[in-house]
Formats: sequence, C-alpha cells, structure tokens
Amino acid sequence: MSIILTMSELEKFPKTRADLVVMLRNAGITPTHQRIKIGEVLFSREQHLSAEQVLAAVNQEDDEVSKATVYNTLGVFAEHGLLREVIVDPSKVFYDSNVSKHHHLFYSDTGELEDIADENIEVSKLPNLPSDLQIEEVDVIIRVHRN
Amino acid sequence: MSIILTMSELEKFPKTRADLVVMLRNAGITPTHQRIKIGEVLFSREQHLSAEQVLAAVNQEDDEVSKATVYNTLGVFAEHGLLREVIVDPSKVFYDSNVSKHHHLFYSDTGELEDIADENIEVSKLPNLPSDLQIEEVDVIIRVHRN
DNA sequence: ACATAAATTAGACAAAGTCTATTTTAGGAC
DNA sequence: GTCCTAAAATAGACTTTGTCTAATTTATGT
Ligand SMILES: [Mn+2]
Ligand SMILES: [Mn+2]
Ligand SMILES: [Zn+2]
Ligand SMILES: [Zn+2]
Repeated sequence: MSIILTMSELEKFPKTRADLVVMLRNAGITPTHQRIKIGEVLFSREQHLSAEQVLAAVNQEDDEVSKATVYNTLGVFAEHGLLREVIVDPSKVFYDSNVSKHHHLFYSDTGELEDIADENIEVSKLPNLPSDLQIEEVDVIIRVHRN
Repeated sequence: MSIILTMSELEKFPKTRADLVVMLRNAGITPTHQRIKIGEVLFSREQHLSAEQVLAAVNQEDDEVSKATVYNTLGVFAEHGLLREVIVDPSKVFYDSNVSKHHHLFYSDTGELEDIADENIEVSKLPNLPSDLQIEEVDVIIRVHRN
C-alpha cells in the first residue's frame, strides 16, 4: 500500500495454472513443473523478490525446485520479458513482476523497494547518445532513508 | 574521453601527497599510510573503480594494503563524502571519485560505466514523498548496449 | 618516550551466484 | 501408449564479492 504508486490493479497476471501455462508458451518458454511453480509465486502480484526469496517460497512445503533451476528460470523469465531485473541493492538482484514502465524508491537503511508509477516521474532531458547505442532502460532510483 | 560528459577538468583533486593529507584531515579522516596510498590511486582523476581494482592497484609493486583495509577504507571515504558508491552492476560496487552531481551510462554488455554530466539530464517531476523520508540521492542510469 | 584509542591485518567465514557432469522430463513421431 | 531426443533440472563443487574476528601495529596527544 504505497503512498506513491496509485497504479490500477487491473493487471494481466495469470489467474489459473492454465493461464500461466499459456503465458509461458506465449513467451516462448517451455512450461515445466518447476517453471510453473516459480511462476505461481512470482506472478501472483506485483512484487520484488530476490532469488533466495523465490527459492524459499517455492520449496516451502517440500523440496520441489533446486537452486540452479531457480537462478536459471529467473534468467529465462527476464530474457523473455516476463520479469525485470532491478539493480539497487549491492548485495542482491531483485526480480520485479511488474514489467510495465515504472521507477523505484529504495530505502537504503532497510533494503525495502517500492514502485513509483511512471507518471510520477518525468525525465525531460536526456543526453544525445552515439547512434550505435541502444537504450535498454532508463532507470530512476530515489534512494531514501527514514527521518 | 566521453562523448557525453564535457565537464570542465578544473577539478580539485589533490596534486601532492600533502594535499591529500589535508583533504583527508578536512574530511575528518586520520591519514594513515594505507589510506594515503588508496587515496593516491582513487583521487588521481575522475574514475569508477571496484574494490578489487583498488586492491590490485594499491598492491601493484609490493603488498602494502590488506583486503580488509581496502574495503574498510572505501567505506570510510564514502561515509565522509570523498567517494560515491555506484550500484549498477549486479556483481560489484563501483567507487566513484567524482562526487559532484551527475548521472551514469552503463554498458550492460561490457560492464563499462561512464559519467553523464548533470546538465545533460533533467528530472522535471518527482513524486511527493512522505515528509519523514530523506532523499539521499536521485540516480538516473541509462542502460545501453552497442548496436 | 609513553599511553591508548584507532587502524590494520590474516585468514576464516558468509552470501550470492555460476558451472559441470549426470539424470530426468517434455513433447513430437509413430 | 511407447520411443526418441533435445531441453531442462539437479546436486554439489566452485567462484566472487564482501564481512568478521581476534591479534597486532600505528597515529598522535601528553
Ligand atoms: Mn556484493
Ligand atoms: Mn551479486
Ligand atoms: Zn518495480
Ligand atoms: Zn560517476
């Protein structure tokens, strides 16, 4: 319940396992048991999870997915545009299930990460870049601490 | 020789060892042999170095500074405003000897990092943040790859 | 020169992530 | 359903980056 992000919750996250399978197939990803399990964790809502958190969540009941597979799968999901990697914490990568354009607020004291809706940030000037450069992303990160 | 940064090279980096000692004292840092050696490497010019690079540079001739001291010293320098930590690469922190306001261009394919002068980026709108939040930094990172 | 707090050190340790060799599975052909 | 094969998953060794601890050394005020 961020003060900053007032984004419509009309997302297109999969509602059923079948939806998720379709989502993976549409992205060109073979839907294995492990990938489905990981997808169920990640695509349940907009969130920022580390690989360790995904590993823990996925193996909560009993061991279902190995560490290597979690890392591989997060990489595959990111390559295919289902996840966004967020680099803000020096000690770990966050995987963001919100792949629409938005920015981030990072609490450096606690390590919390929040979304900032795209319309709440405007970058009105960018440098002229050599034409052989492709922009992948323009990240704005507001680093804050409480009081 | 960045295409983007056309910053006046009229910097205030220390020119002599004595200058550097003054610089450290002014920052409230006891100037030890190790800190001076590390400072000579870092404050020779505007650059982005990882801890490993600093460690290697400082021990090029013979072993002078331990790994623990390099990490400690980079932390101390950053705390006292002589260095800026730049988090853009998921595998390591960059220490930036340019502490004036500026932004970054990151080549995700090669891991290179370049400065973008402040006047070449304008963030014209920021979200309203709760008043108990202190902004430490607003980072703009343009992630690019070649062709 | 002495005292002492601050700084440095070696090396053990930890956390995050990668890699390899082997096994298992998805899914197309029949 | 069975067979086949490329793709995926796995255990666990390994690597990299960074932290911690307990012992030693140094900076600096008196
Ligand atoms: Mn790290
Ligand atoms: Mn890392
Ligand atoms: Zn996000
Ligand atoms: Zn910089």
